[in-house]
Amino acid sequence: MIKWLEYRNSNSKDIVKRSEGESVRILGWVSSKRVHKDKIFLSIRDRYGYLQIVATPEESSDNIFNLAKTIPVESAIAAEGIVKHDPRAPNGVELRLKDLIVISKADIWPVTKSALKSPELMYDKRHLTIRGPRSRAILLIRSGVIKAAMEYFEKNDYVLINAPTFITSAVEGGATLFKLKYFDDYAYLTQSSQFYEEAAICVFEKVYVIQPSFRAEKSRTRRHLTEFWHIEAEAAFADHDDIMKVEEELVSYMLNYLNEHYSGEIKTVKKSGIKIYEPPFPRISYDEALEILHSKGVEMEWGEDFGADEERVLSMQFDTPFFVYGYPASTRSFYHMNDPDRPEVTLSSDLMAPDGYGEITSGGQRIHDYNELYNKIISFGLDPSQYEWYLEIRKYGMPPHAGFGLGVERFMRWILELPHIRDATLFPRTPSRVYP
RNA sequence: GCCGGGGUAGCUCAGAAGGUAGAGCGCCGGGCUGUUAACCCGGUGGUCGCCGGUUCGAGUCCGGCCCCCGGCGCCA
Repeated sequence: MIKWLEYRNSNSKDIVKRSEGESVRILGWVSSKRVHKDKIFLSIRDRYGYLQIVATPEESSDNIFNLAKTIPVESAIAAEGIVKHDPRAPNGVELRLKDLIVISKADIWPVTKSALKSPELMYDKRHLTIRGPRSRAILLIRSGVIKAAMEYFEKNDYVLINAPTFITSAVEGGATLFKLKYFDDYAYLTQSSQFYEEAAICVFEKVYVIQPSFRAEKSRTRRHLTEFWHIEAEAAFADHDDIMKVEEELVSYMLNYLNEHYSGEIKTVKKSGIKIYEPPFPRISYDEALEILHSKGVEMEWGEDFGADEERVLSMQFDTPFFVYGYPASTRSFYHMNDPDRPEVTLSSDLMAPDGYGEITSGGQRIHDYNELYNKIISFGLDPSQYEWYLEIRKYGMPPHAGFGLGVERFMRWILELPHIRDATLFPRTPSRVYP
């Protein structure tokens, strides 16, 4: 057995710094191939990117030249060659092939030029199509999104916690939970870690989670997944204004982080790059939003929630992300705290992306008083016994607190202007897809 | 759940008026100036989503069903 990691002494990134004529060994996959009579171009992909290998009859033996000619794309290979700096090569540098070893030969690659136009095929073969340059770039950026969020929270003394996936009661209230067998009983998949965060803030003050949430909504749109990654945070002693500041700082921090560390990948996905927004973001009240809509001829009564059309009209008024706050209590879940100065509205807000990309975050101040929460559960027609532990936290020193949730894939779809939210995930889950 | 669009070669699609199907890409063979999802020539390739009906004859007309895509509702 050959120790491949010891065989390798360079890669697609390192080779740029190597001097002309040096002999190096690399590992990777043949991402594409162009065969001429006396010249073969192989594009090799490794962890760091792409590298061109050129084979000619003069520099390679007949066996190696023929191997390069016939090797199927996406075969895993080891190659040795001479470094040549050449402006005609994609990165200004290439490898003149001396030796080629097929570590694992590939079958005929099923992803053809026209297959790229077939979303269904692309996602049926997602285990293969993720190797494409665009998917590769998006998924690298995704790892940057998670890293940026963690870095922001760690710098601000938040504690990372992990919440359960199996739960027994709904955060939002009902029909959108996935139900599954749990031994002799039933359990559900979580749709938010918020309640668990609220328990945890009484020991850590500030907590965050980054994990999947599940929604059993048959939403046939380009901004819904049944399984999405949720960045959620909760802070004790914080009020609604405090948490909006956290949200805009986080979003801005992530944008700057990505711009700094992932500019190459971003360019692959979106030539113009991402836009950077600095806090504070504009804030408009629900009432002001309603006025704007009325002035644009949208018919809507106070107390109704905004639909997709309304959100679109609103977002046209801004070229930055913006908050809409002060939603009527009837439009928000039971745990939202009502404004003491104006009980018909809640201390809550949504952060909307510009250009019609929709809600990016949703948050607000939670009810910390036991009786207030109990009465609101009743008034929403819900059963307090379903929320026993959640209520009980309020009996043991629950301070005012606030929190929010951000959808990772929605955030990515917005900043990268992806045509569909599934493009932001490795293996998307939608109402019609749980495979592969 | 509601509304709209669509299922024809491995893939993307064309096929108004019923007469057992075409192109491009892929694949195979050959050619080829440093190619970037290379290009050129030739070849290969289809129970026209499924079931039933009308008809001498159905991809094309009628009925039922299944699946996919998008929008809405709901939300991140």
